[in-house]
Amino acid sequence: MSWHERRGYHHGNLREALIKAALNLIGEKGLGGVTFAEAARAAGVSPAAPYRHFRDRDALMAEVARQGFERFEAMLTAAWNGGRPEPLKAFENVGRAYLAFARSEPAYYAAMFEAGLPPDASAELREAGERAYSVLRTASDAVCALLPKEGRPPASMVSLHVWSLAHGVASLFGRGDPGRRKLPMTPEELLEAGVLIYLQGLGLGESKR
Amino acid sequence: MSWHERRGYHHGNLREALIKAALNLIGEKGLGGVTFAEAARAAGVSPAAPYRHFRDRDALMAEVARQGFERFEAMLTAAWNGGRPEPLKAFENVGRAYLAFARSEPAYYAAMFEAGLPPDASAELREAGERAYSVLRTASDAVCALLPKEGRPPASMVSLHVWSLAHGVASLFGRGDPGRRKLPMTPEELLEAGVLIYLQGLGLGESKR
DNA sequence: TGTACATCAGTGAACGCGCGTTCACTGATGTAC
DNA sequence: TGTACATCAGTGAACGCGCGTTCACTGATGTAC
Repeated sequence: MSWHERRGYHHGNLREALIKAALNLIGEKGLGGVTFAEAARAAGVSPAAPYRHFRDRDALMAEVARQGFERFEAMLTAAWNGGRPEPLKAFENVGRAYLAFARSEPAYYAAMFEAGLPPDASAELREAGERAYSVLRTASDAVCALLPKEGRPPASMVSLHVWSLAHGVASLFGRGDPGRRKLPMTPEELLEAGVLIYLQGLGLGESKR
Repeated sequence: MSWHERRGYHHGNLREALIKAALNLIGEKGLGGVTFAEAARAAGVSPAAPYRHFRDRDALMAEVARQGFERFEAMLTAAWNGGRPEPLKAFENVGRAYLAFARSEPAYYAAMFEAGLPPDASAELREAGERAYSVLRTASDAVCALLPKEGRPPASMVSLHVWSLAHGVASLFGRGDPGRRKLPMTPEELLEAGVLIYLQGLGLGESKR
């Protein structure tokens, strides 16, 4: 709580402090536990103070989600790494990064995908989501380019398939929730195997069978 | 509102009425909008009445989710239809039924998968979820049995892949939410294409390529 | 068939609580000159 | 370098509201005999 230390009348960085407080609250009490009043309390500030920075609770959540998408995009971009060392390998790395994000940042993930925010709650939110998706789209383009031109599936569809699979695995099994369904393997292995089978279905088998 | 008509001191079927009220509230205001007091109001009953039937809000939601899983199981079972006329065809029907449920019963779907209920909130809930999953599992067993014995993937994994893909598509694109991401195709087509590619990756291509 | 009684489902009034929101305010910061 | 002033971020007190929960109660139902 170094963002709480000694301060005078002005907080100095209340906006960021509220976002952090919201993330902690999501972690502790779930999405429904995020309240303007409690975020203010966590930041050590009066209940009226947040209004200087956010119109209402939803605006705060939208900002949390936007930041989440930015971090998400950064992780996916790093994993893709321009398609190196090799598109297929890099593609799988993107999948792993997707799960790693859901696992290591469950609060962000919840705000991004489960808060029920209209995606156009703010233009910034929509654009951040779009940029994150575009990483997946770029990767799919590169992978599709490996396929023979005839019968090549649209890369947009491939990217949506992988996104759906990754999101499904993450939602159903990917968070640390105890009491979640037991798996005979890790979510990472499950997703990786799924992507491999899918890519083989596209004709990109590593001729392993 | 025929479940509201004329009644005397006793409601007669308050338990079911509260469940219906909860479903309506989910539809109107989202999961967070479900409140004991408001469900009572919708059922035309005093705020203390629900306590005769449910310990608290979570118990009510768990019962909604349980009923949802039962309907879900029934739909999936009907779609599978014992693997007729042919396992692969029936398997695809199960996928379509999954999406159809998410689309036609979004309130149930939300209670089942997004309410953040611990799956063992009640034994009945857990078991209902298990039974629904087992339909998918049965279908996957049958499909895997079509594969040559060597290198055959475990059916448990296949069922989890399909479940994840279906859940991902349903969560991201499958509900009627306006403002949801635009798709170049319907969710049903997206899922069907994904399952087909996946099955081809398993070696079950209909030799179409 | 009737009567007494136990059981049960719903009442309504009350309470404490936390949240959202507004308001005139005040302390701090920065800037013009 | 100093001073006056505008701007801005946070205060704290107040309010109305709806929710959860408890309580002694009462009207209806069913059952024993």
